[in-house]
Amino acid sequence: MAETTPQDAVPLSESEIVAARRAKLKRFRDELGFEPYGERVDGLHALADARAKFSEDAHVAYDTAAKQAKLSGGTAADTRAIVKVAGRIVQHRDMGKLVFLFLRDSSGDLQLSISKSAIDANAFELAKAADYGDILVAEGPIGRTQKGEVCVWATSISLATKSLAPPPEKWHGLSDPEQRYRRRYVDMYANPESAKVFAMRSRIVSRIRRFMDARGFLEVETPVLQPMAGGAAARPFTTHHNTLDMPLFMRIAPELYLKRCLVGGMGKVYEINRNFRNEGIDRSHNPEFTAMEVYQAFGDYGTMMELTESLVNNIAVSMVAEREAAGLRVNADGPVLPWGEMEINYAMPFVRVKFEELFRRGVGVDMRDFAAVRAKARAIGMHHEAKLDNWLVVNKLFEELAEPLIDPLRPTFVTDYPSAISPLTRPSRTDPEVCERWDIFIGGMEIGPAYTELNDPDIQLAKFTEQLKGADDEESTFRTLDEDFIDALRVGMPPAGGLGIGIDRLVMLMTDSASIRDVILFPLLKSMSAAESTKVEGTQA
RNA sequence: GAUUGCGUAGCUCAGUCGGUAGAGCAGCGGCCUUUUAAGCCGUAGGUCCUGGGUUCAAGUCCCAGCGCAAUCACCA
Repeated sequence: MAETTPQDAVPLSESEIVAARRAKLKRFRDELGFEPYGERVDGLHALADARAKFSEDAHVAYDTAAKQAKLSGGTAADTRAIVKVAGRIVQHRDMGKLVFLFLRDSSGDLQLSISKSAIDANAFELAKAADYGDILVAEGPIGRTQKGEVCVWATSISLATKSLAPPPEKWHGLSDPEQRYRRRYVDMYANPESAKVFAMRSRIVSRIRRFMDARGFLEVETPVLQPMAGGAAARPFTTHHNTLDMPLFMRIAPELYLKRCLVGGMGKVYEINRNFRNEGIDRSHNPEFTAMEVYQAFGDYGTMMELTESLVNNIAVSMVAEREAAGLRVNADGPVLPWGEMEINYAMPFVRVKFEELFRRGVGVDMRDFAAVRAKARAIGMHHEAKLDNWLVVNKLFEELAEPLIDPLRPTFVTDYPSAISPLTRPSRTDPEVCERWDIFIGGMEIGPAYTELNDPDIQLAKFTEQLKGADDEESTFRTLDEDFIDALRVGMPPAGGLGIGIDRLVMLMTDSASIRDVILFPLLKSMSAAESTKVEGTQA
């Protein structure tokens, strides 16, 4: 136990519900002989597996035999499968000498039927008194009830864990989003669809790894604690190492380390990386988020485009298969997944459109005709247009008038951004005003960019230096020149393609989740503890 | 950061014109060997987010704050 905490300082006034549960815990232990916090159990069947062992023939044969046995006084032959299961109680109905309850595990729900005549007296008392939320272990034949519900007819039960906390409502579950995020452990058992999203996320990440591994990429792990937070333009979290007495930053991107791997000779690397950005929070931004960065020596942004298209298509196809296996409606037209009101079609090839072309369609003028561009900007009433650089006006117009033209229902690569708004990207050899970069948009969200990476150390140094000049005082505290990275480039990095994909956002799309908080197990919320400890102090004073 | 909405029993939610707090589930007690969201009967349960204000009277109106959500902005 920890030393005195604010919570210990004042006795917690437990609700009547908790008091009743504690009383039951004591009764189970002292009167009925069931240890409320049990031990290892071997040979368990998942509830879905147990259900699958149900045989109507065996059930009918036993039922008939049991009726005859009752008349003749003999014993009924029983060929029903015996299963051992465990799960959390999510429904409980006490019918007197017969108790029905539903157990839930990660595979689903299964009814447990406990007949007073089939089990010892203490176990029957346990079944009657068990609470919503308790975890039970039960053994018995798998059969069904008169109403047709497949169930385990328990011949023995024991308590695995007594739950003391008041449970959520058994039909509506936990629906307040704040409670679902703060008490995810309750959300996950009370709302099975929530738990399903996280299981799907796990399978998606596995599939991404298999895909990358099959293509010969090495998964590597690079520093999260960095002396300089580089590789992206974002505010980092700061921390400190005591023994080294050294300021450190949580990484905002693994890019500069992964490129060092290329210098070292790893030709194809990726990292599924947690990044930390000290910025705003909304439906598609969490302060810590997972991305995958990929670098391939001797590739370019086109290589990354093919890879991304195959990967996203592959995941989408597997999700369609999952939906089909789960009995959900699937679209015969191909890999189509619902996302909110949308139906997104992940069929290859994805849409490819050049920035310049989309600009012309959306804005109606040539992006290189700055007079026309500025006239258009004034025409739509853009603020401070005169103060902005030509290319910044282009960028603003693009965001306002061209991006909305991207079909949210089709994954779309927007390619060849203007060099002026992508300072760290390699200009195209044939047309230096644009650069070898694309962004992929799906469902109106930006999922990630890719680049033909810059590997000329002199140009890289010049661009870094230029970027530092633009930094204000606050920025300069975390924007420092990574000289070691420049040294690495001087050693020589092969030409390469690089890619970053937002895994959380991809999972949102694949699982039909509206908010990034629905695909992050424990999203960051404002702490309640500050307010509570203030309250405690106030009470004591 | 701005705007809007929400915050009432453990959970899900009502609460009229400002008149002093309601339901269902969960809980507790009783009955019952076939329930399926909730078997039947009974019973108990409240910091109405917090703090001020207006009023004879505030869950309700006003102000400030806290938390959550949505939209926008910012950031990518």
